[in-house]
Amino acid sequence: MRHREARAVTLHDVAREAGVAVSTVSRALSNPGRVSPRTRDRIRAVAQRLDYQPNRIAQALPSGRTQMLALLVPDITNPHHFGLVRGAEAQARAAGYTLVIGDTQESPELESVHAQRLGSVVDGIVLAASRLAEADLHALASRRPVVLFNREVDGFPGVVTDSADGARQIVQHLVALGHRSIAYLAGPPDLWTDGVRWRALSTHAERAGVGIARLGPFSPTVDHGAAAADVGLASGATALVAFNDLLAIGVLRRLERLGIAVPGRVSVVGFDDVFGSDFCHPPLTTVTSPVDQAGRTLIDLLLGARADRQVVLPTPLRVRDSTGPAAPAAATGGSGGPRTPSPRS
Amino acid sequence: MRHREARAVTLHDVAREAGVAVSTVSRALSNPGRVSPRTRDRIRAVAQRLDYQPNRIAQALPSGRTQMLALLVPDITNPHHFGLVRGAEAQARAAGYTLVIGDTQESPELESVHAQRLGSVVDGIVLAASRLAEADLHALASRRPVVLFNREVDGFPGVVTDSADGARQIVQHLVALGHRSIAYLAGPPDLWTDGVRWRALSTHAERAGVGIARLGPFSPTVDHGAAAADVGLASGATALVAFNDLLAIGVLRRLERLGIAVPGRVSVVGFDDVFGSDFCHPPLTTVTSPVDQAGRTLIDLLLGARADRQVVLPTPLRVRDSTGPAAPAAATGGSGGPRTPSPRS
DNA sequence: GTGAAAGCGCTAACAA
DNA sequence: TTGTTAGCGCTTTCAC
Repeated sequence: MRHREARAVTLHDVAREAGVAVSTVSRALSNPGRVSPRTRDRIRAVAQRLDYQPNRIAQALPSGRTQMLALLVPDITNPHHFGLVRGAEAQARAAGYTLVIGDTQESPELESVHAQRLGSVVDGIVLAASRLAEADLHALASRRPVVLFNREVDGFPGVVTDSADGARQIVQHLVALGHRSIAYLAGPPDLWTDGVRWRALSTHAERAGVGIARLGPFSPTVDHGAAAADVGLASGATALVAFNDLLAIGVLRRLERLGIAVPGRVSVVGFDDVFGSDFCHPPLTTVTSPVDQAGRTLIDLLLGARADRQVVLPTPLRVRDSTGPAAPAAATGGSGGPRTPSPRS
Repeated sequence: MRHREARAVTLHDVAREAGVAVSTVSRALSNPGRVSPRTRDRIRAVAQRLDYQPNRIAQALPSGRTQMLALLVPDITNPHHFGLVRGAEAQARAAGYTLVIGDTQESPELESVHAQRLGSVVDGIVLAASRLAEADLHALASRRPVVLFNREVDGFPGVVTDSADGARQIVQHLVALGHRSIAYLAGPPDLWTDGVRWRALSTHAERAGVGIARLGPFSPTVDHGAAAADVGLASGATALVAFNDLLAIGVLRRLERLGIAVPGRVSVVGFDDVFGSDFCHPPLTTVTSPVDQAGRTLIDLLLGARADRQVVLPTPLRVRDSTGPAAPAAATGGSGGPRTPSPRS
């Protein structure tokens, strides 16, 4: 990096200019009260005049504290994480910390590398939807405080959105609309949330006596919604529950292109209530996710500003136009009438 | 932050364990070749066994280099920045740097604070759509390399998307469809891109002999699209060009709610081609923006990996369904026939 | 090829 | 109240 850098003004420069010792300058700036008002003011004036900026790296060395916190997300382009980032950033700043955001590209290896590197730089780490093995998690936590978002691991503080209850609400909603056969378009199986959603969905479906199948897994992106839609359709289910909104939106796009009426012929539900789920076509019924609050709470947890260690956030179902009464008869497969789709994958 | 931290393994620990001096360990680990193969291997084995992790803060103090780069965006929840973040992150990592992302909340003050704080921590800064005064920019740049995205300032390297050409394409497209009266729904006036877009739009409109008005300014978010739509409609224009896609999507939503046909009654155009602009209703005609590439190029510029210093990225217009032939007569205002809207703001 | 020692800029004992 | 000094963990001369 070619760049002529002005030599930074240091404490020494200020001390020399003010005719005092460096330690006095240090105190005057960061520990006032332990220095006489006169010298304090004089020093501050000099610092101001010289445009002194403390070197945060040097400050961090003795204390071991950088006043920086890290937030690692699997995919920064997933709108689901916006609120998380924003909430965490706000709370971190309020507490005097700078938030560092990292993208792990849905890869456990990258997550590990990132966390390792950041481990010696930040004062604490938030892992969102972590894919790290428990052993790695513990290793990390032995160096720095670690909190988890949407992953439950014994001994780790964290916050989760109540996916299981969201799943319950979905089933209840669909059953009320007369659906007798549901397909779950699964997400990545190594995601904790995928397991929780599927288990809750199947439990409640069985309890209600309606058929449910797990299809996929699919990458949780809009692009992979087409494949998911086709498989879902072929299953004969009258309601498609996608792992997340991105996938659901992709499904909706495919169905629209195919000329399949939603919710006339098939209902579609997502998880997360992301940006776009209210203006896609038709607007998506989905489980909301208070990510902003999650972000703030995670930082509080990290900073030890809360008494509790495990926070579960409520996730009310938001009913929009992508769900409706079950079609009287499933047209697919020509079998005339709803049937339980055969499990796949 | 309560947390029992395992005392980190240091170079000294490794040195003692291996029976050599710290300087030798340092060399063996970061400057091999300057140490005999035998001791090198032995030292590495010890380091591995002890799970030694270099303290990056301590590494950074003597060198002044942290191997971290910062990217400051005005609003991390604006999908326009996703690609930017992703491209920059990838390129930074490829070059051995860690990218730190900061959200300035569309505030020059916050941008300044953030940049100041990060200034002593990172090796370089990317400012996206910066609102900083030129003096502040120069002050910052005297400490660390600074590159700009979508803001042109003399003496600063950077990349801009070709908004002016995008505007030209929009006007050409609308004129070809028979529109004679266009309204620009302006964004924040302190944004460099807002000025560029408006100037190019008005220049080309005048050149083509069609009326154009600047309305607003509006906050560039979906939520503010309703107000923009109402004002745009009242102006009598047959085509609404929004400052960006977020605003355009908000306009679309409002028009749909109002039962106003798009593009039957009014055409709508945006800038950026963000996530969602292809599945909103109707899909939005917009000026694309190669943000991924921009992100990568910005990092290259920052690291001095390119010969040029000013990069202009092409922005082809993507025509979707939100634009169509001008309505034969504007129904608003009952004046019967298109007219030039009166300028506002 | 390896070790000793001097700093990087700051904080925090400890003295005065 | 203020100054002196010893580190924080690492890199980098400079000797040997």
